[in-house]
Amino acid sequence: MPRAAVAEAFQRWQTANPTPTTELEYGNGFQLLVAVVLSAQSTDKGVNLATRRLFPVAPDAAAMATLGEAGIAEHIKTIGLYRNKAKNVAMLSRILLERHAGEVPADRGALEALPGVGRKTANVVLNTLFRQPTMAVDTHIFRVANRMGLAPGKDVLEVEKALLRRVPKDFLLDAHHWLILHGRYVCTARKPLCGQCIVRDLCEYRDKTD
DNA sequence: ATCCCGAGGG
DNA sequence: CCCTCTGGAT
Repeated sequence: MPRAAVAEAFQRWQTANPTPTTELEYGNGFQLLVAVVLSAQSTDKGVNLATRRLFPVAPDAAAMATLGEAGIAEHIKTIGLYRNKAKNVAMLSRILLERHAGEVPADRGALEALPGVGRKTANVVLNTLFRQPTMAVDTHIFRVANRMGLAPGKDVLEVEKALLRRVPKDFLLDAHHWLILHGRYVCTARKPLCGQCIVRDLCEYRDKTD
C-alpha cells in the first residue's frame, strides 16, 4: 500500500473516531495493567465481566496481594487461561508493592519484568496509561496490517517495526486503538465486513475470500 | 513448538 | 464441531 494511502486511512479513522481508547474498564493505573494482563487470548467483554467482580474486592496492588492467587482465581474463572493469570496477577501485585510503592512503572524494562507482562502488554500500558507512541501488535493488528497491506510482516515484531516506520507521526499516539477497533468490528478474522469498511478502496484485500 | 483454557460465534 | 479472542512462559 502506498504511503499516501496509509495516511488517508488513518485520516478517515480519526475523522470517524477522534479520541479512540480501550474498551477495557478500569478505575486506576493498576486496574488497567491487570485488565490488560487478563485480556490475553480473551475478549474485552469477558475481561470486563470478570473485573467487575474482582476490582471492587481488590482495587489496588495491596488489596490484590492480600486476596492472593486462590482468591483471584475464584473471581476470574470465566476467562480462559485463568489459573496462569491468577498466579501472575498475585505475584505482579507483590512485586509492585516491593519495588514500585504499589504504582505502575512508566518504564518498559520494569513492566516486562512483571510476570504475565511481555512486549505487547507493556506497549499497551505505555500507550494507554502514559500516552507514549508505542505500537502494541496483537492478533487484530497483526491481521489488519497484513491483510490491508498497511504494514506487512511475518511476525508481530516485524509488523510493529513496519507500523512505527509507516504510520505518520500525527496518528501514532492513537493508531493502536484505531487498528484494534477496526479489526474487532469491521476487519474481522473470519468474514471481514468489507461492505461497511470506510477504507475499503485503499485495501489490497477488499472482499476476497482467502 | 507447546501449553494454558473459558465463553461466544458460526 | 471448529475458530477466535488486545499473549506469555517454558
